Amino acid sequence: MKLSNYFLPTLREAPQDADNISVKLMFRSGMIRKLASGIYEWLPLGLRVLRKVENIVREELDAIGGQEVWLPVIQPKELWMETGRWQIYGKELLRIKDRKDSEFCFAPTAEEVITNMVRRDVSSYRQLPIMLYQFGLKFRDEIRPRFGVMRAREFLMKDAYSFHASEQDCEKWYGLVYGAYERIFRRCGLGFKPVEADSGPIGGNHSHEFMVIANTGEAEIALCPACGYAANTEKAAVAEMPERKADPSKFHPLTDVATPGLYTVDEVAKFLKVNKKQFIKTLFFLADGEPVMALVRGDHELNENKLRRALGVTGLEKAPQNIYEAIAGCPAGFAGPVDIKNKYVPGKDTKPLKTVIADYALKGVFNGVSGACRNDTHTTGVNIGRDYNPDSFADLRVAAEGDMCPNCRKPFEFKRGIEVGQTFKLGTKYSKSLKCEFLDERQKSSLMVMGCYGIGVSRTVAAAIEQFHDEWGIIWPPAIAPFEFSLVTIETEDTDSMAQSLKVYEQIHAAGFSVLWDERNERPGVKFKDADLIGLPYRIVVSAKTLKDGECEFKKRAEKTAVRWKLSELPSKLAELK
RNA sequence: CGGGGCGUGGCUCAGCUGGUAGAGCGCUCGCUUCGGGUGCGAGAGAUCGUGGGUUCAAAUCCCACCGCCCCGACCA
Repeated sequence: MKLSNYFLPTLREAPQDADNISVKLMFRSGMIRKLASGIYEWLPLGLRVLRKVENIVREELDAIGGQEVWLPVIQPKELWMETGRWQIYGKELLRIKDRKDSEFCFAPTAEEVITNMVRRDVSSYRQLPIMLYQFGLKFRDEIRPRFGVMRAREFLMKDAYSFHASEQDCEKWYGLVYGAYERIFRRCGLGFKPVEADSGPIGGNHSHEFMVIANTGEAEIALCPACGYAANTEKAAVAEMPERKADPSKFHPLTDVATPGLYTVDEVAKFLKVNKKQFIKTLFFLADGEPVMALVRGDHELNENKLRRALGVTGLEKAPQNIYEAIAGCPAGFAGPVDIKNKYVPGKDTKPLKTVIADYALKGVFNGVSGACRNDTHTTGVNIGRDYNPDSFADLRVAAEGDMCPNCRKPFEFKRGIEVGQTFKLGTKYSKSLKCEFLDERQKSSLMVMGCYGIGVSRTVAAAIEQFHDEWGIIWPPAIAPFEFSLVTIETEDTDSMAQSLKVYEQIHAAGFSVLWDERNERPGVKFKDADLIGLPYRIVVSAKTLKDGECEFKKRAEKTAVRWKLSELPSKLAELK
């Protein structure tokens, strides 16, 4: 490809609203442009990368027996009503009406459509297992899109769905996909880590996320250096702390202290000069509509997924202010566990407290501080057993610095990652609501067991840049680079230079590489800056300086210095690179 | 949805206490230069987000709306 007529509008400066490194570089290198919040145009250079990633994904999924399909992006309401997700999905689901006022949504994912397709045309165990996948545009009306294509509203996702006659078969297939995913990201040249994940609202019971390790990642990962356990901190189980013995002789009496206007643990801790670890953080939730009280240590963060699991409920939301008032008789910042069950004052739309559940760590908090259930007041000298007794204990907190691996009790290490893929075992969640059944060899009808597997293709592109760049621009891993070679001709007015460059251009092609030839009539500095910005893995410079010795210059983007290559040896040098 | 900020050529931004628009980059043309965003000159390009109000006069002040961004809540 010749650059002089290639649609590649590079920018010296990034747009002001570009909020992280990869977006800035994608804008500057002319890969993308923004049309609206969270909605991007992909220019030729960007699209080439997207296609490279897509092809790697396609090859690896085909290799394990996946079959590519193409599913509608506009999907009818009726299907989504069948699974109940028309309601559950909330505002993230973009809904539209056609001219007849029929309702549709823009696909955020495709379980409904694919399961519908399979239930219609697959009816025998002989047709199973089967895995169908597609590369499809997805739209999720994110509350706050950010980080460019990393968290866009419209994005390209590969979604795959497998259907099985048994749980065991699904399990086996899950392993195949897991292996394919490892090969995909390895081939893309990315540093990544598969971690245990929470399955979230998609449902199911087992899930992994594939994380590209990068400091700017949105997800936090807990890693055990000893046994290799790795999990999203949203999911990571933590070992129960060694229990400290209670010594009632050292218990202080309950004492109320005035803490006017101080709502947060941070504020009160600072005010009372007490370590946050001594605090009992009190939170109310509505679990399937009933109020529950959850307690975590002041320096810990409550993990709603863990709480949901511990309570065995499906619906969980933060309780509104009136629940705090009814149960604790005070605003949210001043609620506490002491004598809580006797404080209920029935009000409109409120129910009494159903249960009190506490994180394990509270077993070790003595002479603690909590809200006093009175406005502008906290209580000190709060002791478990004497002053309050949770109905149950569970692992409720987000894994944090100091927490230990549940397997080997070694402290976790923490890293950040960008989630580029996720695998789920769905079980029969969707086959049940959509009645996707098959007949076994004894004519018995059963629900298919499903797995589903996603890769954020556009996000993977951004993640690669996030991981591989320097102060000058992108440094593409060769496998996903938009072109492999950058060919720069210095003296474009000179016929000999151009003739030699054309020859080099053709030889690079002949060796099986793609090449972007910068033959613009620009100053060398401009071309080098653009070449560094675009970040193609290999660069050849043809100039009068080296041409007189029958040589050109070769440099890898990631390396500092260039070497000289005899033009006569070019074909063999190129062959060595392959 | 709460809090904050911003909308001025393609990009980055200036324009104070009102007098109907500027710079740099980019683009076009000419000369110059030619191994790390040359230098000089000449141009093209903006109903100052939209609507309303105040005023003799609004990019500037006021109101509403729209859009965008940041922090938080939310999140395959």
